This record gives sequence, C-alpha cells and structure tokens, in this order.
Amino acid sequence: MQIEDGAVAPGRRERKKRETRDALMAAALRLAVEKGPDNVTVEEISEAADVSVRTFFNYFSHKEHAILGRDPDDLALALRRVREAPDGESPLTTMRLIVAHVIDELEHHETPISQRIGLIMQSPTLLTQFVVLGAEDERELAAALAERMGEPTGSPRPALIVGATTMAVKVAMEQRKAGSDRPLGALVDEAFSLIADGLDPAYHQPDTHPSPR
Amino acid sequence: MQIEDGAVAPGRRERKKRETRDALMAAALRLAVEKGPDNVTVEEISEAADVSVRTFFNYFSHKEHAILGRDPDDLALALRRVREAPDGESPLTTMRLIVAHVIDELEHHETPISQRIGLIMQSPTLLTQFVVLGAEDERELAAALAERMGEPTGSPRPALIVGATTMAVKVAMEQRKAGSDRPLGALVDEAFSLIADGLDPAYHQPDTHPSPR
DNA sequence: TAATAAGTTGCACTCACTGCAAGTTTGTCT
DNA sequence: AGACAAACTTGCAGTGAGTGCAACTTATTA
Repeated sequence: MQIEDGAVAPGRRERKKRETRDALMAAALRLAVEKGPDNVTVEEISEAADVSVRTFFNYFSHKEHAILGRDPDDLALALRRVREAPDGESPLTTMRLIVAHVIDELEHHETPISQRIGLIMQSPTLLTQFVVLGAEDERELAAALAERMGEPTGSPRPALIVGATTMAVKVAMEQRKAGSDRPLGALVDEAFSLIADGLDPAYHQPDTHPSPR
Repeated sequence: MQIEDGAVAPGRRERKKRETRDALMAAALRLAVEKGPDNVTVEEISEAADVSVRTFFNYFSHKEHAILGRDPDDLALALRRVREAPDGESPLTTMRLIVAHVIDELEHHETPISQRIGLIMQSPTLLTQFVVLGAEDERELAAALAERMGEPTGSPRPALIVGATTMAVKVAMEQRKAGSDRPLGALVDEAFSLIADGLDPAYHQPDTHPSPR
C-alpha cells in the first residue's frame, strides 16, 4: 500500500520504532536534567519509557547516546548550507552562519537542544561522547567544505577551518562558563575575527631540528 | 634521614609506590599493544604487575589512565617552555617549538610514547580519554600563555592559540593517516603557517540576526 | 618498641553492556 | 483468511568496570 507521495508509507512497524526511540530519548533527557546525568541508570530510563533494558540497548549503544540524542538532521542541514552557500561567501563566513543558527536556537527557545548543551557541560562522560561524535561530523563537514573550495579532500585548509569553528565555539563557551556576561554570539564573533585575520602575525616558522633550546 | 641534596630522601615507601605504578603502566601498555587496547582486562594488567585488582584502582581511576600513562612531567615541561620563552618569540612560535619536541621524540626513538600514540589512533575509547585529559592541559597552557602575553587569564587569543595548536597536530595526523607521505613535521608546519596568517582573509563578520538566509 | 600513618587486599555490591534463545508482532504472499 | 518469514522485544546468564568498607600488612616516627 502506497501513499500518493513518492515515499513509501511508514507502516505501523516503523512508526512504533520511532515512538519508542523518541520515548527513550525524552525519558533519558528528562531524567538526566532532573537527577544529574551521572545519576541516571539505564534501568530507570527504560522503565520510564516502558520497555525492557535489553530493548534500550537495541536502540542505543551507550547510555550517553540516548541523552545526547543526536539528530542526524542537524548535520545534514549544516552540510546543505555548506554546499548551497552563495558564490561570493568565504568559507569561514559560511561556518559562522551555521554556528549562528545553532546559537540562535540555543538562546531563544528552551528547546531540548539547549537543555542538552547545559548537560554536556556538566558531565565529563557526556562531553567526551559529544566530542567523539562531533569528530565524525567534522570530517564530513571538512570534506564538503573542501569540495566547495575546490580543494582536494585531504587538504589541510578546509579541515583547519572546520576545526577552528568548533574551537571558536568551545572557547566562547568557556568564557561564558568563566563568568563573562557578553552574549555568546559576540564572543563567537570575536573568536572568528581573530581566527580569520591570523592568530599570530609575528609567527615565522622556527628551525625545528637543531638542539632543542 | 636526609640526603645532602635539598630534596627529602624518597624512602622505601615512595620508591615502592613508583615501582608498582611503573609496573602497572608497563604491563598495561605491553598488553594493550599485544592484544589490542580493547581486549585487555584490568585483571590481566594487575596480574601481570602482581598486585590485586583493587590496588590497580587505587592508582588509576580508569583502565585507560594506565595505558595512556600520562606523565605529569610532560605538561610541566611544556609549561616551563612557555614561561621561559625568550622575549622576542611570538606565542605561536613557542607552541610550534613545543610540538616539535614531542614530534621529535615520537619519530626518532621507539619510546613507549610512540607506541601509545599508535594505540590511541586504534581505540575510540582511548582517543576519548586522551582528548579529555588534553582539555585540562589546554586550560593550563592557555593560562600560562596568557600570562606571558600580558593578557588577562580568560582572554580568547591565548586560548585560541593553544586550541589551534592541538588542531594543527590533529589535522596533520589525520593527513598522515589518510596516506600522505610527507613527514609529520612538514604537515604541522603547513598548518601552523595557515593558522598564523589567517585561515580566511576574505572573512568578514556576517549579519547574524535577520531571517537566516 | 609502641603508636600511627600509609598502602594492600578481599569481599560484596551496582551498573553498563553483550550474546543467545525464546516469544510476540507486523508485513507479505497465496 | 491463513500461513510463513522477517523484524522487534524480552528475559536470562554472564563478563567486566568501578566503588565503599573493613581487615590486614608494612613503613615511618617518636
């Protein structure tokens, strides 16, 4: 049975799968917020979502995956933005705009996303998983950016630009955490400017081989 | 009982502690290399070092700590280099020299360090722990660098410079992993140059608020 | 030598996570 | 509708990480 759309009808099976997945993610997030991310057990999460523990692990390989609840769409959106960026736009500008969108979502709505960010800053374990997952995204973004810049895939500049972007965000967040009250966007802007213009104009490649000082 | 030196005599106790710590690290590294980092149990490591499992955890909070075997001296050395850098040396140059030293050690001697790096690239878990531990070091380095640059501790530029350094190394390592046969030092040099001069001269701060494109 | 501090160990426990072998639900084909 | 297969869920048993506690051993100090 098909729907007029080109897509296949989801069917009860697929729908239920989505539902339990969502239920698990929601429960995980809620409990993590309530009790602190490190005080939640998989059993509680499964209980709250009304499935067995074993089923939990059929959906997520780690407890953290459920809490982080990465939405594949986010990466997809970012990739599309990279590929569809207007011709004149410089690569770092593109990245800045992508970041802007995320920050926007983060600051204005009290969406689950912002809750997650808060959690991530709390738990080392979560941060860890977050970084690891992020690394994969970075690779894809770098590849897309390389293509758009007309450079070979392994080329360093695109990879550095993507890396610099996450670095800028990280540093900005740390500043916030350390007590700065300037808006996150402004801090990010400052970091981006520094990165764009060169972090150290006085740098010149040192002689790295003779007796190390 | 004192030795003529200013330092206190180590005493049997301290000595034994160092010994078992070293034995545990050595066993952990050896077994990780032999069997793959994810196929080693704490029990095996403790067995090989001839201590109880419980004792293992008195020394290391995670299995990974033992394998990574971070030497606090490494960070201390890097910090000293930052603080004692000659007056005219630009900050990024200082960082480049620190990296040079590590690379040197890595490429020439077949020290445990190089083995560890190899392992780290193999196991996601290890990589993760490595990154997390690195983050702490980054903070300290950034603080030291800020001081040397005469900037306030929370200032973004030093933090970005330190972040850029690890980013440069990461990107260079990925290039190697992806098949480049240029020496690691050359790849790192290229990354540093790009970072120093500015990753994107065409960047200019976009208007981040109105309707997102 | 006696008192004390530091280090080691075994034990019992919680929790994450996996493989396997049922059982149940859903989709499909006739 | 009925039968069959594929997909999903679940319980169970088991491994291994990591923690707290109390008893024990060894080094230090007075």
